[in-house]
Amino acid sequence: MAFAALAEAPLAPYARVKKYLRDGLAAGRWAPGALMPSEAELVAVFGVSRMTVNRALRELRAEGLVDRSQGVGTFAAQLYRVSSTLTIRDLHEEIESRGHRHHAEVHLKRAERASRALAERLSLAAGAPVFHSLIVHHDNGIPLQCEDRYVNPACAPAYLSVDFTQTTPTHYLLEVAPLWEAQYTIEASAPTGREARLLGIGAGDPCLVVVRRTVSRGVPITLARL
Amino acid sequence: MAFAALAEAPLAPYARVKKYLRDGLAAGRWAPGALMPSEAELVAVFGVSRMTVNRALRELRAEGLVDRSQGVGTFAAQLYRVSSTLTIRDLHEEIESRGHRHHAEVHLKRAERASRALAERLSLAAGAPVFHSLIVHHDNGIPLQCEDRYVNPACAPAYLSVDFTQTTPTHYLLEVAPLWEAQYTIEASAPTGREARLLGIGAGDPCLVVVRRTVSRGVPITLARL
DNA sequence: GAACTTTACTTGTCTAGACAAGCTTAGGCA
DNA sequence: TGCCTAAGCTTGTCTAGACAAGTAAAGTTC
Repeated sequence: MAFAALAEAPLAPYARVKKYLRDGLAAGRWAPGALMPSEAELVAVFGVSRMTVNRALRELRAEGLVDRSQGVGTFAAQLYRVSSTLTIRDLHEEIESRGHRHHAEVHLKRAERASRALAERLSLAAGAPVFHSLIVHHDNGIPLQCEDRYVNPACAPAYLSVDFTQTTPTHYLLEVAPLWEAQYTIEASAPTGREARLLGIGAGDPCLVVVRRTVSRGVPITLARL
Repeated sequence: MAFAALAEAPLAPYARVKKYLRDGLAAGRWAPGALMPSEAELVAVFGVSRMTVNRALRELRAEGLVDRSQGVGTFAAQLYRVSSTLTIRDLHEEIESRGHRHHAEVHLKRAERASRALAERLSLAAGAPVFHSLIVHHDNGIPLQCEDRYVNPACAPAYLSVDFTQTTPTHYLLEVAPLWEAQYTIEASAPTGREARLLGIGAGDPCLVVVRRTVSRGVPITLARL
């Protein structure tokens, strides 16, 4: 019986509607950008109330599978955006969990005035003070990661007084301000001269750069190049 | 007037409830793991119907801010999980958009039998056939990225017949199967000997490795080391 | 033909009530 | 004491109807 229950859960009505639409999208029933059935049509087809259909569509929109617009209709999304789940792992824990030894070198820890480009990305006024830290993380003595981070002072006033050889910025910031959202851009490119020197590699050597923009309560907190 | 409208949108009731709870979480009103107000209590406080409160809580759960369990209650989440938005960018478009020239070298393109570890990650039987490709991407002639990819044949039967000097695997797979979900693990480590040779770097040079596991319709598709 | 108005259709949201199902606890019974 | 039951809480879901607001197309007037 437990087996039968597992094999065929009765699936709630809103879930049935979602599944129908999701499967249809997967099967190419609606090309990207194409008009999909209206709520009223789905109500008629499935014999459920509009709230139920609305919930299914609302969740599909939250998942990025459909676009909706009031007065117009529901459209199949351009499926090039992917919502992914990413677990933030603290580099310190990461390295220790592999049985290696981690230590950090702090190369820079000070307040600066934000350039225009930086201020814009942090939603600050140009010239406003920002905290800037540059830390190199070592794994068993080998330089592994260069962490170039700008922090919004409003969110972490005591940032400059933290000893980053003992605590990683990620760990500290997680304590001070719960992370609400993070945007990642991953690209391969050459390191800057300084970064190359700190990591002990050639200036022309390719390297992956992860730019992380962290937003908490609608306020951008950090901009980090890893 | 347009200014006033922008400055103070009247905020729908469900959004007011969400904001109250979100702000409370941000302010530490409920410690992680603590019991939060029940739907009935929020109904009384806000003077709205239960469906409205329920929607607010359901969305907060979807955002990972609260945990709910039937019969027990709603609890403030442990905020170490972060749901992030990540835009998948095709490397080809990425490079071209910078005005550089992209070309790819195909070093491997064949069917193999899956090892036990690989089969497990792709939800296949050990020894089942998988497609394996190894492609080096160049930016203006400089080797930039080594793409070591395993693909589930059930999802892309024609994978081996695609000319990857013309189309990137990412682009092809986006056409064949819309991506539903992707899991990333980013870590810095040393490249394998072969990878070092292909990228023209030293074997000991540190490098960022992105392992991407792509799942479409519940079926794992690819495992890529970038 | 051009500009305006009406109408129909769409999504966005809320309500009041209902039933189901899961968990905890107090009470009763052996 | 130990076990069972039932009450009372919680969340999960659905319904039928309602009003608001945005869009587009059809119709009307100049």
